Amino acid sequence: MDTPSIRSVLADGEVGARVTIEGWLRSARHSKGLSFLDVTDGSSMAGLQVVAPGELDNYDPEVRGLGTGAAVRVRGELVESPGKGQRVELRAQELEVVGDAADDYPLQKKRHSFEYLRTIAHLRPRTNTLAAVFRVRNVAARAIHRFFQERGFVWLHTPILTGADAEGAGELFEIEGGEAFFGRPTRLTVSGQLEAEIGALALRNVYAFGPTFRAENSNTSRHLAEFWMVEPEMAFCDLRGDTELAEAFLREVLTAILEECGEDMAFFDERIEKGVVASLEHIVKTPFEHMTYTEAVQRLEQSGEDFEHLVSWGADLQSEHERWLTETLVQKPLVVTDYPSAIKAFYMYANDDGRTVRAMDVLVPRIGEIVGGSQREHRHDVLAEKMKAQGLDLEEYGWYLELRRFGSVPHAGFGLGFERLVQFATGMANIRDVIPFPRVPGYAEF
RNA sequence: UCCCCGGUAGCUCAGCUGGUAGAGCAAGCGGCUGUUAACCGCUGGGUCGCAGGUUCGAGUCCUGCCCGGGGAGCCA
Repeated sequence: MDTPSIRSVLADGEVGARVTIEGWLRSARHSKGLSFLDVTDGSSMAGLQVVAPGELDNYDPEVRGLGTGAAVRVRGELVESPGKGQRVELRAQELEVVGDAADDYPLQKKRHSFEYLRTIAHLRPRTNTLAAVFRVRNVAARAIHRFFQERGFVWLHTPILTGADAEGAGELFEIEGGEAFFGRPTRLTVSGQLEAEIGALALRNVYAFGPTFRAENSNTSRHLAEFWMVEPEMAFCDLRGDTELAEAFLREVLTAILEECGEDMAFFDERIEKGVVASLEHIVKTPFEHMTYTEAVQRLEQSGEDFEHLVSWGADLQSEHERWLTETLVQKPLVVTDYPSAIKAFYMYANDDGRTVRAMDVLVPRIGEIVGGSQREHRHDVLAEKMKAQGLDLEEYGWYLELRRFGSVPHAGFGLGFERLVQFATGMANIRDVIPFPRVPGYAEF
């Protein structure tokens, strides 16, 4: 705990300094009377090379017998490394085996499949890739809070247990015994948006950032039953302000990842997704493309592409359509606005044309939809009519309607899937590998 | 939930038109004072996902189920 991180030793350690480090062996190479140990503590992609000479009291058999996975504490002197691949190395004067690893330690130096690593989720953070993912995830979370805090947004802690049947969108996890305990049916939240609206109409600008749950039986590389969502909500704000915030938000968080995770991003670029760094750098520099849903449909119809699903005004854009728009047509993030009201949620602000709403989706290459947002319907009577038309229980949403009777103002917000953002930034193919403990249909181990 | 592909040693995989199981890595033992996924030698290690069926004989063919992956739908 008091010893310096390997990251700091690699960055600032001076030749001749006496240091003590603690970590786990990523690999061990033994030759006669000399061992090379690649030690990592998760603080950086690169490990520190420890050179253990045969003169150590416990060299034979203890040090010589060390293998991948063992935990060690090493005291020694930093020396210039005569070998290639590292600036300095630690010449051990004392090497304590804190925790040996049994010889059936499942991680090997060679590559494992991500499918296998998921079955050993208690050990996979020790791999280069997952450790890098979790470091990037942390930097992204910090950048998100910083982005909002610097702009005066209040982090509103919206509930995880909820009585609201929010949005009527998505299957909900029912709480067993919820009715007996709370006096009404309760579920795990699918969104903090409605509660965030409460916050925005008092504190002006707020954001929710926490876990969200969907009981959808969706089995894809982009869906989780438990995921983290970022949901800002702004009062006195329209759809334009909402998209401006989303664009600034994505740009700033991706910039932070590029600047603060250089070593990890270089690894992702080389081993996971070639060109991911260049694509992020491009996105950060270039303004996003904007078009209305109606324009998008026109472009798709004129594309000459042979889509599997028919393109027609009024139907939702399919994955293949979204991918063509963002990957082929504009080749950068694309903001699509003003969708048909029939395919969007009841709370979205109705445009004067009577058939579209002020909704926006941000589409990005590889992932598709990463942000979904809208200006909210703040006109009491319009909202009540839409709720009735969609068969919603006005009693149930009494408080939501009431917000429109007491100082209602135009307001807007969006939702962003945190794991999709991490997936996009790292190039990881499966969303299950960007969250420490994935929950998907049929699987909730660890 | 639907479509397609897969499941063989601890891991990654090979195994032809059916003839009774293999490699690399890992592990164990030994060798080598400077390695970088070290290298060299030896050794151990298998209910071929599960259950039926066809056959003289099934890892291989057929049926059902389970699990995993990719795609679709739903969405973030």
